[in-house]
Amino acid sequence: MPVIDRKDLYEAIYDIVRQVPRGRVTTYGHIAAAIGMKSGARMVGYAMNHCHRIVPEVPAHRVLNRDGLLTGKAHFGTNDEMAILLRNEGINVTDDRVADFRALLWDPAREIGI
DNA sequence: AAAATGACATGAG
DNA sequence: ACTCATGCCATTT
Repeated sequence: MPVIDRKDLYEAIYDIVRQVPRGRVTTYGHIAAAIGMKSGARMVGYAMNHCHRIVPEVPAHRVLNRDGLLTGKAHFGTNDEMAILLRNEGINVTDDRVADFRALLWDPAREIGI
């Protein structure tokens, strides 16, 4: 992975999230690691905050924190929107947490970064 | 221009 | 196992 500029950093993040397969999830830390951890996991989350303005739509509901917790659920339309989206993909969500999150985890560095 | 904020992660106590 | 403290850096007030 070459050096990433700020603008490309956002694009890289969105691109990675878009490549997350349906029914799988990833974490901020893994995405941050995939881009070289230049900005840190926080910037990944910050980029997600702006994901509403970009297109195509980014499946932000597939991005969780390291605990598999739906941290960004509050930023969706309704409080349970994120959980519903995940359930719609065959993921069991319980108490704002993804069941078998470890098994469903999709590591971008392993798929594209390597 | 400076300070505060944030969809996190990691390490130490 | 749980809580507190620190690093990270762009965006906003």
